[in-house]
Amino acid sequence: MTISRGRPRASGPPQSGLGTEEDILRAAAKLFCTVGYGSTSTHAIAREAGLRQSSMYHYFTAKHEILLVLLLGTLAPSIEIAKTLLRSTEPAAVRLWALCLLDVRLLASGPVNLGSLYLLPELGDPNLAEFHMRRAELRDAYRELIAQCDGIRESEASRVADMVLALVESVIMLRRAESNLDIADLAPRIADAALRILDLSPEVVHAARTRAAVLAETLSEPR
Amino acid sequence: MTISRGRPRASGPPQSGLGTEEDILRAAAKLFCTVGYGSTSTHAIAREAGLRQSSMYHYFTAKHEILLVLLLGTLAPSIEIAKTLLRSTEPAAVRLWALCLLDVRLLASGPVNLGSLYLLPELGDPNLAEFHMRRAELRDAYRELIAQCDGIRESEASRVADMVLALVESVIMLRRAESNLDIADLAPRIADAALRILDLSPEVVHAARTRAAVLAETLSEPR
DNA sequence: ATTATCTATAGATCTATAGATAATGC
DNA sequence: ATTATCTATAGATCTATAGATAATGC
Repeated sequence: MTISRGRPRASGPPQSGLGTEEDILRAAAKLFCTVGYGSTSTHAIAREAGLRQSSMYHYFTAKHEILLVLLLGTLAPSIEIAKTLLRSTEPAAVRLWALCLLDVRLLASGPVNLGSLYLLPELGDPNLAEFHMRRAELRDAYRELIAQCDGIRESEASRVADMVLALVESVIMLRRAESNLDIADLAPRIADAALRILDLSPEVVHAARTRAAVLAETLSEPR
Repeated sequence: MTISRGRPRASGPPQSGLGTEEDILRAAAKLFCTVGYGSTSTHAIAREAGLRQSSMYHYFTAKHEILLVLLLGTLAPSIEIAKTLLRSTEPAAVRLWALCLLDVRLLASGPVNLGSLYLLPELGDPNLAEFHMRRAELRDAYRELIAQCDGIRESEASRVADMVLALVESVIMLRRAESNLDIADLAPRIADAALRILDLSPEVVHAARTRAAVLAETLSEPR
């Protein structure tokens, strides 16, 4: 517990115990996801975080930097899992199933529906180029894994990857529609459906699921 | 060709030939979908539409009314198709397949990705309550059709409806990822996948597809 | 001295309204 | 007279910066 440095907040000491930067990020995440980026003022973020509007500029140089940090932070665990799975020696279908499952779980977890950030039209902002590069890495990992599956032509791997990603990310809209999802039930269903998009036989899908379930747990526990 | 009434535009006569209200709606649709609602100023809409900012208030009382009109207009054809299919006497699985196909096609059509409007966080605005009511009608039609399928328990129809809708609407994200979708290939795949979510056997799905394809064409041609 | 906050504010918007104006219609 | 536009602007933001202030650290 570091005791407070600097001038105290006008609104009394922060009670989150997470540090001001994290307070700001959480406040912004909530508002960007529920109200929108352009419709959220820096003033509103500050109010939600418990400090004054201008004080946020001690931590972020501009509003779009808050969004960028949130996007990169949301993407990072997915990319890490994807790269780990790319290095694994399990069959590709098994690894793909595990990746879908874990990504769906990530999108379903946490108190706010952070995946909503991926749906913001404001993502076209050139200031967010770094996010798009990292996101392309994730998409490439999916493509790579899909290309390694039996019966997939290299030429169609890209399009299939987009479909699989869209399916995985449909959990974002599901979570909006129904706040208390049964994710333990839903996640494997989506992973199954992803493999079916590749036109793998039910037997292969079933085998992949059985083996991937174990793999997924080893990957989700350590962290 | 009605000749222009009222004071001429400063920027010269409109060349769209669609009427000013339609010009405004198209400009707003494009900007809301690509830049976001809160990040699009009324000034930007007016510039895109070819008239002055304040002139838009001759047609719309407020910015949110433009969004509302766009949302209702985008939703209307889906609801109409859904209600028509609810009245049909075809087997439920066949009608559901046709509904998914036609909805995907609607979302994939038109020069702008209008479905993006459904993803705007600003949809929580209370001024858009009418949209949410209409949207609930569409969801109910899906639920109803799903409940009529064999082997579906009434209690799970709602959750399944949300999943099917999310799958259908994943075409919005696909279209963002890849602007030139092969929709003729994709739409039936999504409709298939929707039926598989209901855990219908491959045979039932196949039969539904065969019969629904005809049904879908009769519904999409007249209009 | 360093740090994290604050107050104050410049300057740039942004939405919506008021009222003038330039067409056509009668 | 009616209509669709315009110009002008009020009043409310909104973002980001400047500089003061109230803590702790040395």
